[in-house]
Amino acid sequence: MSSSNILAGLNPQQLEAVTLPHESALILAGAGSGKTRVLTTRIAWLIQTGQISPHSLLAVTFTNKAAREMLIRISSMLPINTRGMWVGTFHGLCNRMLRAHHRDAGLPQTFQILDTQDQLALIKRLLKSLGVDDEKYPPRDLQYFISGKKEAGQRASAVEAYDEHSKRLLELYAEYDRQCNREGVVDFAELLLRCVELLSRNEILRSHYVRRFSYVLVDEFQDTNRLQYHWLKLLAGDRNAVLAVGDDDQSIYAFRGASTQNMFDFEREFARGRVIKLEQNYRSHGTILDAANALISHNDRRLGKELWTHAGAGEPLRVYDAPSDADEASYILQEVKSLRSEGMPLSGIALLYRSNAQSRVLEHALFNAGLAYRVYGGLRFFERQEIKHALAYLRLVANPEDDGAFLRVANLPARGIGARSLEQLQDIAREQGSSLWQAACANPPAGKAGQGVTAFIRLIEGLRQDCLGLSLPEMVELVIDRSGLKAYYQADRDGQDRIENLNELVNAAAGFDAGDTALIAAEDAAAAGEQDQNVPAGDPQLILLNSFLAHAALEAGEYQAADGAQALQLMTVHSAKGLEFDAVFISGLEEGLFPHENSLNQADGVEEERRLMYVALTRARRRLYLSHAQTRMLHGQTRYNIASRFLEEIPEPLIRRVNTRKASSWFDGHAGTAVKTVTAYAAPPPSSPWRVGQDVVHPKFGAGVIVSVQGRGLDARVMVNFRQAGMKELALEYAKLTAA
DNA sequence: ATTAGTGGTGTTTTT
DNA sequence: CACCACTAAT
Repeated sequence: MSSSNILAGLNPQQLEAVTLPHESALILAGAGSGKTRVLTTRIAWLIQTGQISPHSLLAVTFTNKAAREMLIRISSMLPINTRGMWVGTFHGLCNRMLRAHHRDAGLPQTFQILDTQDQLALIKRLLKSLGVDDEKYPPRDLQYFISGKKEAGQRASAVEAYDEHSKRLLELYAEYDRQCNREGVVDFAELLLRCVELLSRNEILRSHYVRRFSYVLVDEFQDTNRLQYHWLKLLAGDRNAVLAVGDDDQSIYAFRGASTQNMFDFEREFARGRVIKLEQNYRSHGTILDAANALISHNDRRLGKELWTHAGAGEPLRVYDAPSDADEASYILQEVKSLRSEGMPLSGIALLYRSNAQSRVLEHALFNAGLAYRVYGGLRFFERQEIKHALAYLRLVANPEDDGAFLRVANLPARGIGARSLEQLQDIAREQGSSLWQAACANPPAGKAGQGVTAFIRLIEGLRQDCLGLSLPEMVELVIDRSGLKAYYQADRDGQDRIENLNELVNAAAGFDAGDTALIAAEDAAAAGEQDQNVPAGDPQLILLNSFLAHAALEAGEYQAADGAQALQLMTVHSAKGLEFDAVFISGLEEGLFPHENSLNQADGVEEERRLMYVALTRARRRLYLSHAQTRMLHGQTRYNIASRFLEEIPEPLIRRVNTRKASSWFDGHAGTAVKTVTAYAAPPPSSPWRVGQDVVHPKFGAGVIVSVQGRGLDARVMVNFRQAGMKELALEYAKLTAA
């Protein structure tokens, strides 16, 4: 195997980046310029030429998908085992470091990770127990505040407060951290902050890692926040070569603390002028790039970069001006069908939108047409309530001090532990400064509730005992079974899906490639010179369980059931970053939606939205559709939007307006659809399809007959006499009424 | 203690 | 419409 193999086909700039000497540099990599290829080839080249061993590099990405992709590509180029390599997301790698050095980091070995939901729940609980007025201090705001401070690297004690309000916020922040410590849980930002503090404080550890990672590579550098930048600096020390790859024009996470300032700082502090621009695009036709370049040129404060391609100009962008969101959807549907009949695979077509709520109309149209589609984002596997419940039991097995888990399942299924007794327990716990678990063990409430609590404690202790010696999937199965969760959902009329998901969780556990996480953790610790038996003789099983729980928190998404082979791809623009498709539809290009209204009063908000649009445009290889609707149903009411400014920022010659199609009916033959479509229109339809005496069917109430109709258009109501359920008054706008 | 039903409220993007 | 918090009824 010769190195020319790997390097073949790289353009001069890519080659330069791949074969850089041992020094830091910034790679400004435009969309579709072979960024990932450069990154992985560089790693392969460094290893193949014997400059480093696979273990002495650190590669950080932003998403799990990107990390996985990188490992796959590396192992396809080199015959090496990627096991144990430090390639992963910021959060994943920090988690790994904290597991290896949990003692130095001041964390229990079994510390659990709170996802955003869990964090919010904890905050609500905290505010309640402190008697804080949550009108004045909305939990969401506090959550945002805490995360923001942590991502800026600041503890509550390190921040100065000048007014009463922020003083109180800081107190609550401090109280929140105390509670997390008591429970042995960390939120996302805490993973980073803890790790940064650990490395800052512990010089021995820091120099170990600095010596180990002589090369550090960072993907999607424009998405890093200050804390992540700080972490990188600590690991870079003053001798390591850091290669940062990013594109300031694709920075779309400023709302979460990401700052392109990091790119400027990096250039000054690390790269010192060594900047390589990758501007040749291998993805899209010329017209698409022209449009993207023109659009993004409306932004100030760019590092400067322009995409070009050897590929031909290709087709113009198609712009469709729809009367309504439903019509927009049906136009898209029609075009998708025609693309498919031309032989384009469905999986190569993407429907993009700004916010998740917009997928509904599209899904509706696709579903009725019987077209296979797959929605990314939205409700993720590990975020489903039944999965959360099962995980809560598992968390209690791993760490009974986890109050969040305790509260979630203490009375699910019902054990006679009501809100009342839980409150009492919380009071006791607060007085004693203990966990709910301890409070419950020490003072089980009297009476019937006491029996429930005792039963719950016995259940968890029993599970703990019996999990020893079981494999991970066996543990999961045992917990689901014995906790009563399974029976609970079996008894539920429509709990069938939930049971299936629980079974899927067992499969996930079986397929969880923990294989060797326990071993790796031990190796990490040993390599860093942890002499004491930090990884205790005790329970490799517990460690395994912990890795699985961490995996569930850190990789909640991307674990959707069956990647459907031939399906249309629906997703937000955010989740489309990094992907490419033959044809892309960008829908909902309306003021207020895209750019989003909330962005308008934020500093640089519109610029971020424009970058988002830039990302969307550059996903397309060959064909690009842009559409907007004059009226749209949003949050239950009709809105009238004008076309997005972004449409005007694309030069007219690159566009073809395609509003020529026949005025197709809104009634797609489906009565249920008709109601929805009609209400989406500004003007009420000529006559309502509903009349007195008509036989109808309701999904919940069954068959019935309309006895009266009130009002018309948007807020029409009908009185229906159902055979089973009797008389009901229904709002046509929402009720899924079907003509019988 | 538990559940069903009501009404108010809010909704960008996600590791 | 979906989610929450609260209330009334069992």
